[in-house]
Amino acid sequence: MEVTLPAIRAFVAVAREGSFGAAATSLGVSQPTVSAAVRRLETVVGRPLLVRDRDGVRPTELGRRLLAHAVAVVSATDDFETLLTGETPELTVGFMGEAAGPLTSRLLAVVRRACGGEVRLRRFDFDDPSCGLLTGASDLAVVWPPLETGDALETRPLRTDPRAVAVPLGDPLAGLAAVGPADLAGRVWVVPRSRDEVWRAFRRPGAAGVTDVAGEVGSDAIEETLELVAAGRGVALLSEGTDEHYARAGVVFVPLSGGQRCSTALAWRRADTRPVLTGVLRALGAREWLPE
Amino acid sequence: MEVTLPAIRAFVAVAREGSFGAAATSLGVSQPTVSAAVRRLETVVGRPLLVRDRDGVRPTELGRRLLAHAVAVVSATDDFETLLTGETPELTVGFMGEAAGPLTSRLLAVVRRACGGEVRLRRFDFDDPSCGLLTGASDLAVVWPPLETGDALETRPLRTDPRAVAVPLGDPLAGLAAVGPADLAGRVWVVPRSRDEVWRAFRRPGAAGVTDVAGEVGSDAIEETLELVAAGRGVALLSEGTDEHYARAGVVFVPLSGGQRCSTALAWRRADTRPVLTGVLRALGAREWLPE
DNA sequence: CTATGCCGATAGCCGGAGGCTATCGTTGCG
DNA sequence: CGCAACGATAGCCTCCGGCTATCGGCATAG
Repeated sequence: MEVTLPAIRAFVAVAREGSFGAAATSLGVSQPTVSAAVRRLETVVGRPLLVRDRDGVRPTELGRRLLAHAVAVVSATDDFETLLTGETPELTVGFMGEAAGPLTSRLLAVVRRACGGEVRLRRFDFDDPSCGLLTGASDLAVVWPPLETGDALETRPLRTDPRAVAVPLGDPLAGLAAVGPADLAGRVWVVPRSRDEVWRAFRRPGAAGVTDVAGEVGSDAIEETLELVAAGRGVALLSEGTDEHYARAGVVFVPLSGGQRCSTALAWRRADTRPVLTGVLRALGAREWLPE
Repeated sequence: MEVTLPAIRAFVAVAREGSFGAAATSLGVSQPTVSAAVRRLETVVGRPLLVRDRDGVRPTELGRRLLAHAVAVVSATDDFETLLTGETPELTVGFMGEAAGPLTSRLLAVVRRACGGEVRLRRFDFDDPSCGLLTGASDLAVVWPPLETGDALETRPLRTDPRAVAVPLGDPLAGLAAVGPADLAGRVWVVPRSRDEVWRAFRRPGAAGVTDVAGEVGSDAIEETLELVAAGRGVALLSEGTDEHYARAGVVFVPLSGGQRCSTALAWRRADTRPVLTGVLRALGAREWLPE
């Protein structure tokens, strides 16, 4: 039994679409093919990766841990094939993190319809807050403001979530309904290594700022952050929306008091005036595609 | 015709080993299997990726461009499979760049023999000068000193190469036998984005320092650096050894006068005292395996 | 000049991955 | 109760990716 590329693709697609059928459509193959691919993968592991129950399919704890790496494989392969065949995708969409979830899949559906040509998906970690927009690695991205990019990029808000603090299971804070600066004093924090505007603002005195920080641990990706939190290495400043897609046993999200919210936004290069992009942006302007 | 994982693996192995037979051995498959895999890949592209001539196999211009991405695919897949099967590799060896060449393959052979268990290869870009040693992503690495890591890492020199400047074909400097600071005044430089100790030293007045710099362009990887140089976006400070494995049409390497050399070194965590590592280091102590 | 060996390509074979269509079992809902 | 949705199963075909055996080109040794 072998771990093959189509099987990994199928796994990622199912996790993203939340359905075997939808995954099959998005991959351009039949539904039984997707079922078989995922089953093969699960046979290799010996444990289930996806839970099929009423109301869709969700990854298991193990599946969620594997997902980020699976996306990396698919992304690297797509890159390779693009160079190999010389076909440049019409549009590349960048996402922070693994980009699994309803927002991603809905947005992609709209983009694919509006674009016509091939649309590529690319994952980015904390090391590039612009999700490849500045380097040209992507043309359109779902980013987490604020971005310190001057006026090179244009953004349009998509959604906002309450801020939350991720703490390990069993932490004294884990049971609270909400936490404030006083509760967070003397903590070690897991901090995005290369993206600390939000963090710096958080440490500023006043408002919800927490100044009593015992230490910082760097992290390059969401998954790593949650691993570190679960391991008790520190707590992290995230959003409640993160919990939806990255929920992980051993990590509890506690809302931050004070009503602070953090946003997710669409971004693109102001200088990019290609009809492809403007067309897609127009299609995305109608907000019906947004989940909820 | 499909781009499959084993085909990419075969391509990478042949490029690294410089021979179909050796690649087959290192992959644990037969030689015809490797031949067929590479041929399939070349059929997809429509152009040759590897040149077979007397004295070994070398990638073509196109092959070299694809190699870095192919390595990324293999690396991501290995990561994924490691998590999937739960088998942790005995030892992970980190390399800066694509790590194709005799040094890599010889070193790996010695490590594999001395280690016994599974040995993983992992590529790193400029964003991590320690090649994953500090984060635990690797246990042993081929790095480019100097490293600003305090005394966390121990290093052992492997080889030194003359420094050279990469300039685009057709540049006035391209024909010279050697260049000095005076020749390099007023240039735009392509600089590793996150690894500029060497660069800063280079800009210091005196010695071979060049102070008259017109601008800087950031780069995250060797391949990107050479792309930028070939495109005329700037010139880059590299080593003559780089030319051996990354030779690229459109880029000429001109030696730097003054006899400056840059070194390649083996590095590991000082705190890592596992028998696996010490055994491998002892095996690598006998220098017979070094190329040339 | 021939013999020998090295190395990659070719031929012919087989098992399994991965695709399809058709159909069944469950489950939720009108 | 019947229908629709969705995933699993069954049966079939193609081609990838592995093997062994062998051929062809090109060194180098005798």
